[in-house]
Amino acid sequence: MKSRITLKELAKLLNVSVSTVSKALNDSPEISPKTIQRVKELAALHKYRPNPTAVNLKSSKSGTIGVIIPNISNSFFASVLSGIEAQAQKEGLQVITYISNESYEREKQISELLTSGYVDGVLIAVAEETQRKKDFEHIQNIVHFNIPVVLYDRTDIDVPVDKVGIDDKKIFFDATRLLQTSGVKRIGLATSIHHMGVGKRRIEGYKSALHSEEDFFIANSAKTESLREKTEKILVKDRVEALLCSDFESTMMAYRVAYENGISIPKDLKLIGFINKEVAEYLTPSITYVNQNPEKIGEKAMEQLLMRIKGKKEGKGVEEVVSTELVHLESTNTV
Amino acid sequence: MKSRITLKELAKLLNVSVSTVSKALNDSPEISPKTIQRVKELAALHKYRPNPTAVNLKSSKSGTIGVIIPNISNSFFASVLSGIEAQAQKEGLQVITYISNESYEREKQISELLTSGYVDGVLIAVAEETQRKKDFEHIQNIVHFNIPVVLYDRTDIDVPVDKVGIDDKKIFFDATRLLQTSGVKRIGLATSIHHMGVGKRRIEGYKSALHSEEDFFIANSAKTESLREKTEKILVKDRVEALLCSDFESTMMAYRVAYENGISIPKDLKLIGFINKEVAEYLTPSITYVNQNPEKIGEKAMEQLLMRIKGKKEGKGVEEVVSTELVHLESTNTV
DNA sequence: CTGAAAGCGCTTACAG
DNA sequence: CTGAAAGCGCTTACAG
Repeated sequence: MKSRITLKELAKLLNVSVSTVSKALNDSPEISPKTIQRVKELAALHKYRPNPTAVNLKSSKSGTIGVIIPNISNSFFASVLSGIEAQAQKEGLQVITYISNESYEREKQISELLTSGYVDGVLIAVAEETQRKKDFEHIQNIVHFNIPVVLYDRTDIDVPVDKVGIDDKKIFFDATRLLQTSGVKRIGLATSIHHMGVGKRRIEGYKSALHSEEDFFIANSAKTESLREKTEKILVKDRVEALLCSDFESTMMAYRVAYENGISIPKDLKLIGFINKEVAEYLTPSITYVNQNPEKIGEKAMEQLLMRIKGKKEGKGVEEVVSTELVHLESTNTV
Repeated sequence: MKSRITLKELAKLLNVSVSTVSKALNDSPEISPKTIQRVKELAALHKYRPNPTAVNLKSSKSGTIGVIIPNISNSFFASVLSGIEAQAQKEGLQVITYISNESYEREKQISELLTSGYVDGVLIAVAEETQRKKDFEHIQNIVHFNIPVVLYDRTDIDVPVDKVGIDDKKIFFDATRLLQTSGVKRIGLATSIHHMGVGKRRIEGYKSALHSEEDFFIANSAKTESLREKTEKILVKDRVEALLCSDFESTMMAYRVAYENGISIPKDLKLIGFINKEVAEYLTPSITYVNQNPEKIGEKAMEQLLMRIKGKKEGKGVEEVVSTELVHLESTNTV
């Protein structure tokens, strides 16, 4: 059982003062090259590492950033975290992960905690419940404590901070246009996130590409059984020829409901979904999907945060849009 | 822009000493009830929170645990993290997440970092590369620094610490027996993790349930294209009637290859996979899968770690086995 | 070039 | 019951 050697012990072994050791290790010009060398050699020998807690206390920094994730089982957020972690690692920052489970109360607790000085900055995708309540005071509160905040993915939130998201509206506008161009007439949309900002914007994109309300076919529900019924209705009764799905659940549901009702994809139904590559490619048929570049969203959010932490950027928040792409697979083969 | 009030400032406002404030806030019997009340009221008014860094420095604790995750895009690990986080939250501990991306070098770097005192304990699922190399010195090293370590999921590692995993061998033994009992003769296995401990044990379970080597049909490759070819071979050429898949990729691959070759599930082929509920249920047909209880693995691992951190358990490491269950869906309908 | 001192924000043994 | 002092492990302005 070893325990890390301290500056004090190092100083004693070298017969110099603690200040000298500290300065030597930090390559201070005040210290003679000889001493620097002696100190560094012994430090290396004993594998000296400064105690991060002590350094943090001195510097009033934590060397840590906090990430609030609504739901880690959503592979999108898992990938975002991956991007964040990779970027943090480059900067030598630690990432503390908090999972809100889409709960407003939990998110508030976490925010409260974060103001006591655990972290130098925070990345947040607000919980579903929070978006519904439209209560962002706890986030404002973090900002008041001078802790930089960047919102990722769920960005249409009325708080003046940096944001990193995707162009939800354009994606579904373009997708709808694409289908129209190839002659598809009856285009529907399925969603289980219609009450969320990103969900709303996707619906907007779809609607604005269509000509009139008569053309809208929407299956929307956050409840599995209700979503199933509504999806079945627009597939079987309304006989839509193409369906845009705005999230993982609605995509899988449409895929499944089509199968159960003997609707052949892509012959009878073109399908475009929001789903991760690893699943999309193996479905039968494989499903055309929107690649949201989640790692990139994480990286960009981290970059924004770093600029604020380092004070390289000041003034009001900006919103950054990460580019996305439609990956064409079998479910839109004839398009 | 506020900044947290300190003990010192509180003391000045109250005209008492810093020690008195500190003791009052910690309900010390040394302090008079009156003073305690006065102090607490002002503290509440100013929303005083002790600076965690200072507290940590004093106590030589970090109030933080580290989690090394090989690959967060694997929904299994995402769910484990969820279980860990929930448990940590109850204890008021922060969770620092590190992603090794299955890399030995990265895992070593992280381990090195962890010995400098960032965390009070570590949960590790070792990287694939590390398992291959069988080099666990960096993990031993963490233990030497008196930092408790618990290995989760990937547990057949020769390091004497606590471990939390599942009974991989039994799962596939039982699954094979189940198929045999219902009259299935030609049973195969597909895997992309045959070089990993958990993968090996699953293969062992399968083999030990069979009668002779002649009965083995194994498609094993970590490379997508090669796995596809091998899976195709045992499905089409060897005409296995049932297939056990030991991981997400091999499950999806088998599902897809069956489709491409007009093999009907479950009529011509029974399929049992390791895959998450969210995907399994929506496949067409839905796929019978092993529920590994990932959240539970995370919770248990965290519990083990806590016992060590709090010194409630001493002595050599024990291995805990989390129960699993086979969830029967359409892909084994007639079984 | 080296070292003593102060201080980051706390806690706690000790004195009064 | 209250407070001064020491100390956790560092860094840095200041003195010599």
